[in-house]
Amino acid sequence: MSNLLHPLVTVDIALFTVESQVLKVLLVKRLTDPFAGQWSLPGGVLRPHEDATLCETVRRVMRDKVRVELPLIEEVGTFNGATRDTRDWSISVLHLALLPMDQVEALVGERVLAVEWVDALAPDRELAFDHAEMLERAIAQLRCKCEAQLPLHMLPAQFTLTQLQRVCEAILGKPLDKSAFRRRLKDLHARDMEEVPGAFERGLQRPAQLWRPAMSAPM
Amino acid sequence: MSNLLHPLVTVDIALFTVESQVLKVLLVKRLTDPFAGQWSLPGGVLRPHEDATLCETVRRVMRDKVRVELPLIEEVGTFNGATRDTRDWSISVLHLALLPMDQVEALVGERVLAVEWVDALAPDRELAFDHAEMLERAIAQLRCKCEAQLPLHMLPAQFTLTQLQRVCEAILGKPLDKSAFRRRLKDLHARDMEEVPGAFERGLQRPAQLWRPAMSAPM
DNA sequence: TCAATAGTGTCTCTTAGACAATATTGA
DNA sequence: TCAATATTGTCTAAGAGACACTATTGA
Repeated sequence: MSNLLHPLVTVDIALFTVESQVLKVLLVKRLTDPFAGQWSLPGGVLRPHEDATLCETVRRVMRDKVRVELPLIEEVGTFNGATRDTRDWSISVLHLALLPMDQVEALVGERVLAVEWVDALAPDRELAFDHAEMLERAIAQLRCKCEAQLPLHMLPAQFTLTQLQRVCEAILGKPLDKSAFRRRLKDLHARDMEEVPGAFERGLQRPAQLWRPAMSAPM
Repeated sequence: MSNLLHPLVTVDIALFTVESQVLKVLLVKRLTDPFAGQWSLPGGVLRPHEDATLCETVRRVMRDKVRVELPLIEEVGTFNGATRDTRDWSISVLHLALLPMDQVEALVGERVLAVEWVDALAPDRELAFDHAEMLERAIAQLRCKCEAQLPLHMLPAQFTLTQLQRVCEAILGKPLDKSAFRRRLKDLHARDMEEVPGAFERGLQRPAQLWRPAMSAPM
């Protein structure tokens, strides 16, 4: 279905979550050529009739392929050119998305096609197309955002500050100092989250205050 | 020329320079509908036969429309959707480009169509399409880059540190402290530029050392 | 009581901004 | 000499990292 005047427009999605303190990205096994049988980031073709925006394309594709509604989608950039897809001149617009860590299981269970969460910082397989570079770019943007804002959309509806810190550490790939981390929360992010009154996480130790995103959750 | 399966793919370019210590952006007067007669950022349609990448599209469009070769082009992001262009579902990929401040005159002289440099921080006219938002995004990215790197591509081949500071100030829209600025140059950008041995800018005062970008000019 | 983690306080070192001081030219 | 700008140095305040300390639970 080559079209010489108009290129192929697709979206690809780097969907991240954190599981066992490791940053994971979702991969799918391709069913069709090119690269049939290989793994790649999930993606799909823009359908101008159905999708009002590319962001809608992302929502539709992820709904259809892995039955998930995404709380946050943002654009990373385009990967384009005459040769990156053997079929045609192609433009793929890469998007970044986050999945709350307590929804990981639900997603994998509903598999319509083979999907797998892999370690995003050390993927254990080759990726189709230029998706290895895409993954790098998406991680770079995710880290950038994480240093400036907070990955609240990756956490459960209620979470402890330690949980939040662990998620940031997994994203940034390095340990953070507890005291400095909490000081930053108070200084820069007091508006973004709030204590849940009277709600505590209990364990074998001192209970931890539960928090939730405030109305204007940034990321 | 509506095409229901494939959207219209275009590029738009926010070309910046600094003139009289003011950040300027290049606008063109549209010759054709939609928005004929209105001003907008320069742009053009992807031609898959001619352009190997979208970046090539940008080069071709700017060569054809305003007879200029651009030393630096980078992607800002896409503006897309069913309704942003009245003709069709459209994707425009916005690009940021810099023109050395000593080439401003040459460009305006060669006008094939009406072009004009306007104050980028306070444009004096309405822009077609969603180009006002595009301009905002481009400025934001330019400022981000300027805080992390140096806008060397906006300067002449040789320049003084004071000139460099003035350009940064124009981009950031605020005055910078001379001492702190130079300390940052030494600390972070020692690799990006080098003194031109024995070359000085002379005036009514102490001569100023001339500098030039090093091999690996970042921006 | 102890183990374990939550939450806070303090010290130091680095960095950025403000601003002063010195240097070097032409007139 | 002075005017003008280049270039360097110093002081201070804010922020980040390291690390120690206190607090509160279950067992």
